[in-house]
Amino acid sequence: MDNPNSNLDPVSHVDTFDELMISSSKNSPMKPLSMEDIFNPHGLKVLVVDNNGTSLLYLTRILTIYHYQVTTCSLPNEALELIKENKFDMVITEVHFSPDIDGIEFLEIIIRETGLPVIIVSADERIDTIRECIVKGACTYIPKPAKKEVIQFLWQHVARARKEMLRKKLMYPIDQLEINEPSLISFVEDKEFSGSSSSDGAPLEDEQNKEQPKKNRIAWTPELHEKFVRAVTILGIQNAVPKKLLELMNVPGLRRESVASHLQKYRLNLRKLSKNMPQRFTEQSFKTLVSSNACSPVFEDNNSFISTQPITETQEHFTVQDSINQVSSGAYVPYNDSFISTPPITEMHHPFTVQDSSIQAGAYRPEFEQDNGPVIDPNDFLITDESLQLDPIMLASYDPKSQIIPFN
DNA sequence: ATCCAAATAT
DNA sequence: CATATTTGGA
Repeated sequence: MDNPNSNLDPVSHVDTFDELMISSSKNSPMKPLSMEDIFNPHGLKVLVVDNNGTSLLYLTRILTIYHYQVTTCSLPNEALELIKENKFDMVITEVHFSPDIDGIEFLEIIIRETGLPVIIVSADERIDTIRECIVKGACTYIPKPAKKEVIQFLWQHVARARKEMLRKKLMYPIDQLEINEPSLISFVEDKEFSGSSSSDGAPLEDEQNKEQPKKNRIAWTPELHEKFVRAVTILGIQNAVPKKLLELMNVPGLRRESVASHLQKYRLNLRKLSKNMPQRFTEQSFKTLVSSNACSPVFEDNNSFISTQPITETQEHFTVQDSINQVSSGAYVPYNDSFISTPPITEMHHPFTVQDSSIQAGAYRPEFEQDNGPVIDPNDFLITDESLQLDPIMLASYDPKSQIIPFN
């Protein structure tokens, strides 16, 4: 159960995420929630807004099948209230409401105030409407009736949004992290003044008591590890080497060897977690991938390693088409020894004309198009049959932020 | 004995 | 710097 927290503030939204993500109840040594807790699509909270009762019912029914947790609402104003009072993960909405309410404005408000992923499901298939919604920041635009195969994978928009949020967070200057590393500090002190120094100033205060009367080993506390992860994020895992990491982390007394050791362990974990995934990007592996439903970024242990892990419902009969849909919705796909996360791209097999579906493809337009007066040519985002060949590199190229997690 | 994080050796 | 091996604590 979540509580009401003024959610209309983008900043507090991030804070909320922080809270979930990194624990840090400074006083109580609480364990960070696992990514699994956070990313489990089962129970993902979706707000569905539509004037049309039938649509509402239809969407609810399908969403429920896939274990989304649905809240419905028929008017934007009510919706805004609901959003204020609850924490949703995603909003699905029409753009047209009875007479006088402007759905586009509604969309803008949600995006601006909450940053939540918004999916438009509408009977309006006019290209201008679609373009406007996408430009205003909707994740995607789905014509009615939305097929269940499309709805099934909508959670990936949430996953992506969260991943981006995490990434942003990790990009903050490392020094901003105010953390106490009792173990480390006392270790350093010990080393420098191995004598009976304790009497002097700086009584080393606080809780070195906890679990520290051990050896001269540094402890990779969650805080220290976060610093480490931030450094890795900034450098990019590819270029993350002990020396640079050490520099970036800027932790007094931390030794390069320690960082190296930790890096080794970190990579080991990444690798281990990748093991389950198929190595090659074949049709068959795709079936396996999809049927094992391995698609979501997951934090493993308390140490917050990013990986992928099965999350959706297992289905018995998967077709190649299903696989394509999966990727189309933005999946974490294997590529040689790495994984590449693809941004969600919209379903391409719905009843749109060829031209219109290019707009659909544009649903995942690059971020930088967003702000300035958008001059977006739908053709820029055309997805051809050729591009449907599911070439991972091609897919990744759609997302400037796509990240490659090295397998080794 | 077993497992794992961290240190140390190559 | 990466990787393999050892150490030492639960």
